[in-house]
Amino acid sequence: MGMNSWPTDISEARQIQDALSKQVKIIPLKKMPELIAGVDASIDSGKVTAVASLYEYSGLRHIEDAFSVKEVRFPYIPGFLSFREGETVIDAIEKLRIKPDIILFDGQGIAHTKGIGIASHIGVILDMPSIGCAKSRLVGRFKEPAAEKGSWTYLYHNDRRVGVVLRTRSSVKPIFVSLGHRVDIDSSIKIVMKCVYKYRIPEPLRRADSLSREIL
DNA sequence: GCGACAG
DNA sequence: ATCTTGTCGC
Repeated sequence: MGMNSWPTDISEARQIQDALSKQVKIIPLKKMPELIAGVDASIDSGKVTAVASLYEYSGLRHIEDAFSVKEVRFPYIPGFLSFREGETVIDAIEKLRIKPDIILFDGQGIAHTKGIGIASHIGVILDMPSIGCAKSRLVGRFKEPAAEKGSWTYLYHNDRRVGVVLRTRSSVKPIFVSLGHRVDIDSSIKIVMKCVYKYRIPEPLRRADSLSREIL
């Protein structure tokens, strides 16, 4: 799995990003998902705790949760987040008894310096459709979206549309939705909005986030 | 050299 | 990410 693909230093991490970035595929999502998972991680005293929460897409019904705890092996460096949480996040996803059709990540997809943020990185490794949902910007240019819920503007980076800045709640700071792997922008917007109940962050990610701290 | 900088 | 109470606004 991730034996030769988990680096200890930055130069090694860069090589992995260069290799994996070529494998990211931005193509139309084949079918709307029936099952969707949100994954997030928390850090505490040298440990990474990752949680994967599975939901039924239509109706947003919770189905199951899985988690994993591992030693921190990499520091947090902007642009290299996946090397800090990736290993644990993958383990949590693989512990789900039922496999999701698509995964939501707390971070960027291709809206990344090297075009391979955590959503794209893990999407490629697992070869599964994925979407990045970050609370703030890493790279890219954009116009502020209108104040109404559902409004969005494109996020551009290197003359490419890498995602959108999406207002999930009226008059509340927008989130940065970016293409992960095997998805397109229209599907990403539709899927993320469908997962929003009454808060800014999509439910699968909110649950994974709160559970990951609870497990600490 | 300076500022920016997912979690 | 994490440290942390009350408080302003819809």
